[in-house]
Amino acid sequence: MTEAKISTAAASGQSTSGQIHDVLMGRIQRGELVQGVRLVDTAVAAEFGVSRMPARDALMRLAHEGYLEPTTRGFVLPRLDHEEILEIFDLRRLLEPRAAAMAAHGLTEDELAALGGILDDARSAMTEGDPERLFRACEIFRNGWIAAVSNASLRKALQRYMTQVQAVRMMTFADKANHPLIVAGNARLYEAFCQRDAVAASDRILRFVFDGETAYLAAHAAALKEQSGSTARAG
Amino acid sequence: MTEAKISTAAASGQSTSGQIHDVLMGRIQRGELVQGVRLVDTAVAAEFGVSRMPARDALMRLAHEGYLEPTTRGFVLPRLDHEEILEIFDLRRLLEPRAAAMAAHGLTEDELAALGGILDDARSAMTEGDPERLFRACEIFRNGWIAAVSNASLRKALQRYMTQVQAVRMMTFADKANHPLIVAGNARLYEAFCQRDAVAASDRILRFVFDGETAYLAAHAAALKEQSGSTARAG
DNA sequence: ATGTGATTATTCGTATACAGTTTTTGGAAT
DNA sequence: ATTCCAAAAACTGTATACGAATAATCACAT
Repeated sequence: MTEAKISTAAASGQSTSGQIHDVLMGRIQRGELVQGVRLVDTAVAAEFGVSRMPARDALMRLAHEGYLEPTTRGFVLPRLDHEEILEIFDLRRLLEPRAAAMAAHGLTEDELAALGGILDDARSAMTEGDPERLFRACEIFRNGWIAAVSNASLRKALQRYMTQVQAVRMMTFADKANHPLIVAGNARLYEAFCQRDAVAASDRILRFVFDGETAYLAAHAAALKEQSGSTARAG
Repeated sequence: MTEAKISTAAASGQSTSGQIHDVLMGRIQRGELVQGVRLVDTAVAAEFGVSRMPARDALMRLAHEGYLEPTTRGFVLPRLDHEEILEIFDLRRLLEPRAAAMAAHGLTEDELAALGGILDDARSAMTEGDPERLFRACEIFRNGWIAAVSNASLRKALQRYMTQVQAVRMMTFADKANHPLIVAGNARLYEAFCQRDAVAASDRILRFVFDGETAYLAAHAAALKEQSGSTARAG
């Protein structure tokens, strides 16, 4: 059961620590790690059947990337600070319009077709009420068009905030009322891509980020209320 | 001579690897590392009088932060090709106007006074024909106002491109004709800060970045010509 | 003299070990 | 029963060591 050895999957040609890093990041991004769980290098090492060093390297790297937070007793999921999330919305409003414009120009026909397929998948996932699949589809869609941004530095900058984007998604996806808005926003963006309309793409992603912030703020307010309610019950 | 031990300076209360990281990043940002030098963990470890592990951690962290590039034989400065530098000018045009606007709002009177002093220093350095001091003053000026950007994520994003900014500066500062333009640009930005004029600050930094790009392109063209000339002489 | 192959050297990645530090736990006294 | 102190456990950071991979060098053959 332990000693899982990673060679089976995700053998992306990297070093062991790189593979552990990727596996852990996948778990984090899929929300498989509950808040408050402490990741300790020895435990991770034991799980993957390696020594402490690769596990430690992976954990520290994840911490530096912002996916984990180092404490005196293991690594934990970072408490996503409300202020920081708002800051990143600000950053995204600065960067993503330009990125979308470049994608509208740079996407190949094949990539466009692939994005269309993913969008269809997202739609059906929504109608079938499969939030998990919808979530994945949206992630793939976003990664897809960002990959077509010809400015590599801009691309990397955007990918750096993927974690936060993911964390926000995790919150806003909880409310099913947001699902149609998300799909519609992506669809409008996709339309602009298809028409090679850089201006429209730019405007629509900006609108999309604003809408995302609104949805996040609502989810945040709801979470606060919930929290205070449960605290009241507990006390 | 070797075995320098870092405890004297920069004992920022961090771990050894963290201190090595900071020292090396300082060297990189100040341009003290010449292009092509290979940083090897054993050598770094020897310099700081520690084992390979902290040195290796620091190097790998710098690499994944983008300050160094891992090769099969040590870490080297990422050679910024022409395209990438232009990409980063693009990014700076997206980010710095907003940042300057926030700085215009967030700078304290003391910080403003300090910036004014640095600007005076830059001016006198220019009149005295001291490029090194001018270079340093500009770096401090930039770091100064960026530190006042209240959006921490935006601040970190800007600091991430400091290396590239530094490299570009290194090229454009070589031509003394650029010095008055640089000082004038910073002075205009400073004026906007003093007047708490976020719009002016935003406009002026944008203009400044454009001018920087122009100067860089000129320097690049000159370097190309020079290179082909020397190649012709050599061959 | 030049190209090719083998040997050497360097460097990376991981394993194991040890010391320092902090948290937790157990016990005793009030 | 609670609080305080001490002992133990756990975790982190660093040191040392070893195997594997890759680049560099050198010898040899053409």
